[in-house]
Amino acid sequence: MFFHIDSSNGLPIYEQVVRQVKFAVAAGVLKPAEMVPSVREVARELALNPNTVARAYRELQAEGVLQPVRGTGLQVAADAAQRCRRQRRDLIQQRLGQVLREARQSRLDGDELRQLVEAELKSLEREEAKP
Amino acid sequence: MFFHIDSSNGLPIYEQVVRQVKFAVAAGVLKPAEMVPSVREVARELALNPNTVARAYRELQAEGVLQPVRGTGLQVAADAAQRCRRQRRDLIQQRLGQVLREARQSRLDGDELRQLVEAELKSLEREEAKP
Amino acid sequence: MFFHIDSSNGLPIYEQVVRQVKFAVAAGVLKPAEMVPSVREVARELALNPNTVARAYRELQAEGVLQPVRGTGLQVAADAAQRCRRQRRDLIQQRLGQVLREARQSRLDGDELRQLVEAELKSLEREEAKP
Amino acid sequence: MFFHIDSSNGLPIYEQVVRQVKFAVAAGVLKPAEMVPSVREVARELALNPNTVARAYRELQAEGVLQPVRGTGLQVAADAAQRCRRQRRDLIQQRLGQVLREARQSRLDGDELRQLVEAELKSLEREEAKP
DNA sequence: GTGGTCTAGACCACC
DNA sequence: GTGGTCTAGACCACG
Repeated sequence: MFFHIDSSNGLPIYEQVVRQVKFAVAAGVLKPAEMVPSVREVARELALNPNTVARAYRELQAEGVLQPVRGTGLQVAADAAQRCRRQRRDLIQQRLGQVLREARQSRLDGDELRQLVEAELKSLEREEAKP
Repeated sequence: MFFHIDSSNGLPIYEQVVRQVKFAVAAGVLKPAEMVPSVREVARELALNPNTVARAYRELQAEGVLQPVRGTGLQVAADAAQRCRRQRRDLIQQRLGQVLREARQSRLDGDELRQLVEAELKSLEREEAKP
Repeated sequence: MFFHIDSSNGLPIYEQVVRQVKFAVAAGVLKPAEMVPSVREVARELALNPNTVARAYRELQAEGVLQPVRGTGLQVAADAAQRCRRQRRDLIQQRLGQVLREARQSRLDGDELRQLVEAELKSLEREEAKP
Repeated sequence: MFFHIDSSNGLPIYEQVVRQVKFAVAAGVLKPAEMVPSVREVARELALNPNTVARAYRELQAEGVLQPVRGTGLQVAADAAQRCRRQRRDLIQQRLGQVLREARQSRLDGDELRQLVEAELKSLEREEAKP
């Protein structure tokens, strides 16, 4: 299974499931037309309430990432990959904008911000390099 | 008055008040030893329930930003300014880290991220220039 | 249930709840990862307003003694026991210091104080022995 | 003047005034039949609201420590000294009892408590020795 | 006038 | 079911 839940990092659990499915689709781990594991299976595997998983799948259907196959389950939609990639990018851009806006309000100037960003990127790259 | 409530952007009202007080202190708009407007005054001005404002003020006391003057009101603590500035900076750094981490997970590489940051900063600077 | 409220010995009710939870944790009656009784349950049992109990629980969260499990309730934090024991001890030491300081100001000398302490301890031990 | 106010150590200001008068009487700094400084004078000297000082004096009259002299002011009552000494001692005994009781509830045994008391007394004596 | 506590009851998101 | 937020209104101690 490609999910893992960080029970209480503040994000609702169903939202974590939604994001991880989208991420798996965007990254090609879940391919178009592939069947997604059943609500019960996911719930058992992650020790979640089935309602919670069902809600996540419901949202993914509403957004067109998953689509029902009668009597069988849910499959990844044909155009889901590009949709998810675009969503992901927009989300990041929007959140980045928010953070930077707040930062400006607190009197950090552009260069200080660039330095902070550089420092964080470097530290992330180090994290990814070894572990 | 230096507050304004954006009811509702998702953030609880009391939390918006907390942040705006901290910001005002960090920016020097509220100086140490200065009295903060009374619970009732803020409540009237912003059309809030006094309890909501009181809760915000209570949290600010718990964090040592405000301190009571018996029978008189609440005062900005002597060391509040530096405390608020540091908090603000830590908050931004942490949130920036989160966003960048998510961005990396979605396969954006460092250079794309730098470009995004640049674009956002430019757009913010334009916003601040004229409006 | 392990709470009881002494309405009213001057201490706010929410504070009494806070202390009793901390005490139960320090004494091992409430163990890490155990769920604490729900706000509504405590409120019903003690005939309090749920808001009052909620406030107590909120403070306990802020201090890291309790942590939320989404949609399920509140749980004793992993490191809460040691934290509560240390707090308790510090509190007692501080209050003891206060009383002794006042006693000195009122011209009681060290030996008189020792006698007083002995007398009180003996009387407490008698209380604990039988009833 | 023999008072000093520790504005916001938590104790109400009027109560601090009451205690300091009682202490001065118990210690013989204020002698029976001596006139006490007027409300206005104390208020000016300590930068307090006259209402606050008046309230303190009212309580001291109610307890028989001060008594009015028509058209002149307030004087220390004849039997005030012994009364204040006894009160002071009872107060300390009662508070000591409280602290020790709480300490026992938190599982500290008698010997640990005696050690704590010793340590605090030693530290107080050191404080008094030099400064 | 100030803040602090408490009650009552409504509505929300989450599981 | 859970906790969280908010409103409304009462009462208290303090200055």
